Amino acid sequence: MCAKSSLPSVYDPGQVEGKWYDFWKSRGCFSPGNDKDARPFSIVMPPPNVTGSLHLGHALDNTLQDILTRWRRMQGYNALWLPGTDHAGIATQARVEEALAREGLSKHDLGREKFVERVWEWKHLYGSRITSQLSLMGSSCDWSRERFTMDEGCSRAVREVFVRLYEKGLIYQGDYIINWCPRCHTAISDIEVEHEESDGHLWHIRYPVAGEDESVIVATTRPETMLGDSAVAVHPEDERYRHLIGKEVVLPLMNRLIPIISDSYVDQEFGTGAVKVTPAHDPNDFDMGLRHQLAQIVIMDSRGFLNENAGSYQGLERGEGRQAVVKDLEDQGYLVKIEEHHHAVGHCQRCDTIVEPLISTQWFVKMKPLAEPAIQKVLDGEIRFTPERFTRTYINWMENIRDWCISRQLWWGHRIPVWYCQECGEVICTRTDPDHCSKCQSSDLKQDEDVLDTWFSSALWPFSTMGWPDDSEDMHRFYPTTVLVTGRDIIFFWVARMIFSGIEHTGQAPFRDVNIHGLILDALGRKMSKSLDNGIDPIEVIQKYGADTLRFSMVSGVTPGNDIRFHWEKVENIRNFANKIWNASRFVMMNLDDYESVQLDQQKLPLAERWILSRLQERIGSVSELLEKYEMGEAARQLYDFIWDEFCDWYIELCKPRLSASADSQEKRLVQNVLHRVLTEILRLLHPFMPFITEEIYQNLPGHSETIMLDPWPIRDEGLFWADALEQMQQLMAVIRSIRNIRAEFNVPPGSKIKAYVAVFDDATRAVFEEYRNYIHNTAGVSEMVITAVVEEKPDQTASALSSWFEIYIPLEGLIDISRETLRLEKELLAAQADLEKAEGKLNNDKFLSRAPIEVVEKEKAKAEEARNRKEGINQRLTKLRN
RNA sequence: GGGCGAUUAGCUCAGUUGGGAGAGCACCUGCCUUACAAGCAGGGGGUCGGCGGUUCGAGCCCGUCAUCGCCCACCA
Repeated sequence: MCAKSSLPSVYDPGQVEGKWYDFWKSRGCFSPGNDKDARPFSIVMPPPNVTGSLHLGHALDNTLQDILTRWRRMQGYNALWLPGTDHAGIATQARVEEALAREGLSKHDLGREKFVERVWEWKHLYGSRITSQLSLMGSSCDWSRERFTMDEGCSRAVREVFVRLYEKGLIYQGDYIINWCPRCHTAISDIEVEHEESDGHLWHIRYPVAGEDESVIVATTRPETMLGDSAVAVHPEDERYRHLIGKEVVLPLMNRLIPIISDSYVDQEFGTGAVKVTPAHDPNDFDMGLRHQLAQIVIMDSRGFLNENAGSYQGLERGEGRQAVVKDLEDQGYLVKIEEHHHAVGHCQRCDTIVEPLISTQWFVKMKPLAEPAIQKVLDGEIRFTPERFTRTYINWMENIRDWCISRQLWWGHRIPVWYCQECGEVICTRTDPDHCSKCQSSDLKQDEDVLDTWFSSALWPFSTMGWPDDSEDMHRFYPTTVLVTGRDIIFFWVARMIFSGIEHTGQAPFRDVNIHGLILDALGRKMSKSLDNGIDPIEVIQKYGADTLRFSMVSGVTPGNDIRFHWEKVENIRNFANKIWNASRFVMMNLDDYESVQLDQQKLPLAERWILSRLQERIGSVSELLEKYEMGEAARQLYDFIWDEFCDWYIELCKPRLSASADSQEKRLVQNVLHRVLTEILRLLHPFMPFITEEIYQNLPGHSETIMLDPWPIRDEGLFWADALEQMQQLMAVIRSIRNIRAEFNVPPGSKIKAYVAVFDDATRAVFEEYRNYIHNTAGVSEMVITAVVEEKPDQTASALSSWFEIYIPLEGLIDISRETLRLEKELLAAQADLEKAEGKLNNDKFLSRAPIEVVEKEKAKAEEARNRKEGINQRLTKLRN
């Protein structure tokens, strides 16, 4: 069917990738099948930021998911990979605000409604970028089920969940200390604060005790907060201060009287042992304030400027305020000293602004009741983390979890479904928008201004996308999902929250397995980030090298859960691998002109064929097992080695002479069939990793089906496995390598054929060598070979190679250099001697003989025997040379 | 202050039930051998971070130390 020699010798992914993606999509290959008996397999894609663009981390994440999905689909599962995007509240709002700023506008100029409309426009404009990028990567996700966290269905799920939790008392509103980002202008949750170590100062400030000559010196890292102090605290057992407890100090600059209290929270060792207490601006002080009924004095506004409670400092930005406070303290003699101090400062995850702890009215989710079952399910093994070590990460975090601040002072997001009656103050939380107060019937209702944390909706993703809270068909078919694949950076943000949400609202863990992968780092091992500008666009990699190459480079040889450095050199290596496959396939196709299919398992196959088929069975087994264990990196590496080393470098080379015009026609047919069979199976095994090139080649092979994508995944066939073929081939390969080595060592010109004497001591092995002597002729450049049982004649001017079961002599008249050959043999003698000593050392150890397994002892005996024979042979040879 | 990961060839990294130290790149030698020079054949190079322990046997298991990285943490 094909004279394929016209195919170009360099694979060009740009020519084929788009074609096949459209082909699959138009045929509905990405949607799960409807086979009633087939098992379900489902993954929900971690939704990328809808207005963002994909980075290499997404490339890794999606490649892993696609590998699993394509593999299970080929195995006959009803496989669903559900794609979608996230509205990404803070990030998206910030970008639209930036765009507005370039027009000289702020969101307030537009007003809430117009602004949100504007964000939707932005979403429609950029939302398709993600899907096109995913398509370019070859992602076989079901676009007909694509979802968005703010679409109607997901929003309904959010509403339902909020109301349920509210009704159960698991959502509450209250004034607590939270993390405030003055730039994003919103509260953020604890995990959205990133602590960065930095060099700061410890200011020691003297607070005069009222009516006494004494002073108390406090130490602080944030002197400006003293304006809101409502006490000074010391440890109850601290002898230095015991007499002052109950007295008051005069707060410098503010001239307020504040009490000296005792609290065992205070560490006597740190600083001066006396701590200023600012309940409104420090979490610890907040707690202490509650214990001692202290005033909560908020001194800062939402933009981080000092407010009316800061007295004369009102209007200063917090940094300026600090300078002013320090200067005045110094001028007025209250500043005792300034120490260098290294400590961690909280920064906003989104914008890196220093976070301000302050008291604010916010909504929270009560975590303890949700966390307990979420821990238990994991402990019970109903959810399994791979790699296993992430279980502990998860459990530790869950056990120490604090209530989740879910309200955000943003406009883009799910609005909190709570209304306040302006008449009677009733708080109303319902599934449908209320039009009157349930208590006083007033229609003067006002909805809460805040929106929910983006992660609140992401937490519901595995079931909100499946139609929940309806009793939908997809919920029945695909929930709980099979596996969640994601980076270890969002275990807390997302994985943990999906787990407790799934359990709470559906009664089931949302997935069976959690497969955690590492992060993609740059070549220097740094995290890719915008500020470093070291990010690499996966599309750039695709344009230069193709999607298959990108995918395979992301996963091959990667250890589960560990970070991966990105190197263009590796990408090039994989590109070469793709080209290798391409050319090997070209070779196969060029030799299938007169291809006729035969039943392989009913043939007497030559050794090379039995060998490659056996190796193929082993690979089918191991790759399948590795995928079961989510070890995609090792699976990819094994395929690489098998295809390049064994299929290309050995098997195809052994095929060549047997495909020529002069070859035996029956053997040729068998070779053609095995080539076709092995290549087809290789393509199937490789398809989940490299979908495009495998389809392109497959479609050019005789006897192909509609698409390789829906072909069955190979299963190990014992009828095509011969253990003895593996051993026999290994022996032939060893001899071939030895002869090649001698040729290279003595610079035998590549074109010149040589004569070889091969003594094979074992009768059965010798028979194999006789039968397949042409393998040696063809691959080692041997024109004449004498195979014997013992070494008979030992011609002069020969090079030799020796082992326990064979000896090779190669006459090299004129090429041989006695001194050089002597040197070479002496080196080998040393190696033989070392091997012998090592083996004998073990065998002389009684404990080894008595305690090691019998097969290990036997193996060691064989090694000793082998080394002894080899040594003896080399010695004889050397003696002869020296005479 | 806790926890986790890493430490293997010049570089980047594999090595999963403890019994042979490996790959890619780089390097050296020879080859445009009719699938592929993005290739082929051959070669050099590592006391598997240090020390101790378990074991007949440790890159792999245990302890400890060192260096690097990451995560968590309310000592002002």
